[in-house]
Amino acid sequence: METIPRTQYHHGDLRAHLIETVRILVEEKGADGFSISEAARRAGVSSAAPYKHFSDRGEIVRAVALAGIDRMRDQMDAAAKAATGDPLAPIMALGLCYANFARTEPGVFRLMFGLTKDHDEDPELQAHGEACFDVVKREVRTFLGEGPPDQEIERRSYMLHMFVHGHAFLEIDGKNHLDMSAGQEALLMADLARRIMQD
Amino acid sequence: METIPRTQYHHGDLRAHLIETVRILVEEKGADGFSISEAARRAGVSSAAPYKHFSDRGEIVRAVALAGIDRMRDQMDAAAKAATGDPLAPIMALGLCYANFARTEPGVFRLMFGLTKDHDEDPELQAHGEACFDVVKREVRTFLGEGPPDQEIERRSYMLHMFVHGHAFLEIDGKNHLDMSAGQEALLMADLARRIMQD
DNA sequence: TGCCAAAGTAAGTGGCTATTACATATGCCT
DNA sequence: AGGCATATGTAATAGCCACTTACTTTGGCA
Repeated sequence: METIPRTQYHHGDLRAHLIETVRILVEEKGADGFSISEAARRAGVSSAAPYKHFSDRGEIVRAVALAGIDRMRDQMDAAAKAATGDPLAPIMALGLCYANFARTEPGVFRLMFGLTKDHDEDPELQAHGEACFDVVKREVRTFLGEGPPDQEIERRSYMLHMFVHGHAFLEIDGKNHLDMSAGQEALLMADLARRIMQD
Repeated sequence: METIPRTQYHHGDLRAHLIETVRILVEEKGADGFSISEAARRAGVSSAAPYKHFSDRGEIVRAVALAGIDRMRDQMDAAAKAATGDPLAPIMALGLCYANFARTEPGVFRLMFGLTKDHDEDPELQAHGEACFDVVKREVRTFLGEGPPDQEIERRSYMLHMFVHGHAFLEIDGKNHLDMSAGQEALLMADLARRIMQD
């Protein structure tokens, strides 16, 4: 990431560059151990420059989290659509996708959930998170058919979210007591998806 | 919390007092928005005093997290032992206890899981966390009887942990899409406990 | 071409973590 | 009881960070 001082006075697209640099820093130093100053340094601009594009540190963090949510949603959407064979396959694929995202980008994953204070009151984060959940509901609806009411779809989707969300966090916190291989994880997911979707 | 300057030169038990003050600050200002300086100020000591009892900020945070883990373990143990009637009652009680702890002390709950970098490499945190999980395993063993091997107990216990841990975090992050009452939460817990423990 | 808004800089404020050198109290040993 | 080692406090300070202010450079457009 360009630590070299740039030749132009204007950066070009500092805003996007900062978001990407902070994303990398978050993974390198942990969700709490990075600084905007360092991101500016890496981008080759002064420590005041970021504040031309963001009102404060929190707004940068939010932007990184938001980009993460969108990235995860795209991956979930693709994974669900690519899954074939078993009718439960798309739902299992969603769970594995969720856990893999957490393992691949643990720093951003933490940012997406609750690291920033009052993050749950931000309507934009809320809306993009909802778009992720919509993918889950879509697949649950496909699996259960047109019979059950929306309320039941919500309920099953939330059950799926509960366990996969817990699993993702326990994984990146090193608290998965079953230290399992990818194959064993897939089996566990399949077992749980079946238990939740049946009846 | 004693903002009043004290009369004695020595505080008495600054170490314990700091842990308690930081606990309160964490709940007031969020898991990221507090400072050791402010805790020292509230305890009525200089900003250097904490470093006579803790090597660095991280060690204070760890102590707060550790105390939180122990507190939750005690609550879980008591809740499981108090639950009667349905054989699933102790397991449900554990789940509700977990979620209630997260709602009551969201700041400490976040500290207990992953807010501090490298927290998963600390053997003391790991051991005390394991003691919590032992309570779960004990109740799962009681429910399933002596038949199943330890591995199966671990597996069921982890399944329970997955979903209750996810639920706790989604709750405090305002992402429970089913905004439900305590009664509905209990019903959901019962449903999931049954799905996970059956067969 | 000239001017304005956008996007950068340098310097400074105040808060935080942590260290150092020094002050004071406590307990223990004789 | 006296005296010293140690534990526990303070003041002062360094270095980093978030953020602000006043100033400078640049690019686009009337």
